[in-house]
Amino acid sequence: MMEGLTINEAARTTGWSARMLRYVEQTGLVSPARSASGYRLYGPAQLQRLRTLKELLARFDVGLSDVAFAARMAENRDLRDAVQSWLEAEARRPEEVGPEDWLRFEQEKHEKLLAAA
Amino acid sequence: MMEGLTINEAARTTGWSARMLRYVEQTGLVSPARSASGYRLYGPAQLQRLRTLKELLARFDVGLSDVAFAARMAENRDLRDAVQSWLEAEARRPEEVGPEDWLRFEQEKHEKLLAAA
DNA sequence: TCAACCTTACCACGACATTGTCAAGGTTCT
DNA sequence: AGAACCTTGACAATGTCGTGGTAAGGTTGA
Repeated sequence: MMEGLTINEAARTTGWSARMLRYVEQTGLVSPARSASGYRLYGPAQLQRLRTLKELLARFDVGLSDVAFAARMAENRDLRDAVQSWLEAEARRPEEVGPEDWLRFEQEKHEKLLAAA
Repeated sequence: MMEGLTINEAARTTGWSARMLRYVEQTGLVSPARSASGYRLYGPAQLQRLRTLKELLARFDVGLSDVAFAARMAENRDLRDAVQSWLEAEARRPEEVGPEDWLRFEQEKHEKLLAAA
């Protein structure tokens, strides 16, 4: 009846511990289906995502919380725009405009981005 | 001689504590210039960035480490591409292609992205 | 029925994030 | 010179992250 692997089976084939699979689910990054009685059921897509997630974390030495934040930015346009525009200000060269105009420009831009409720 | 505000002056006009201004600098998000004798000198641009950063953190309840990670993604193309493609897999509907093709597609995509040293 | 699973809910621990404060010593300004 | 700054470095308290356990109880399959 099982439409996918149970948590310990999934753990064995992905390299995560069962404990961490529950934790990953808690972060919202990989959520398996559930059987009628509440058992977690990992399908091929979830298993693949778990494997590549593990690779991603190890390869760039990032944390689950980092990827979770990236996911939050991907879902929330306001957050993404606010963060990106804040970061862009850093790269921009003040020489492109007069220092005064530059500051006013930045100020107005952020006021707009942060103003909306 | 001071080409900008010293740390306590900057603290007063931005709402951060002097302690936190040093910490923010440590995260690499806002780095003031230095006087010949090593004093931190905050110019108008830095002050504005500090104010908007504070707004950003409070408004979306994110941490400095989150913004620091966003900065890292903005700077590192490999990291950005790897994270984004991992996240995109979540949104994609397996119905667009057959389940088999879908899985193979995902597998190959991530192999490529994670393969490069 | 009973072993072998599964669930949620806790406790714990080390590492890191966020702040504050304090000490020892250099700089600035009057 | 001396008050009022600044610097780095360190210790500390609290909180979250990542991870492993353990306990009490439900599910499954031989």
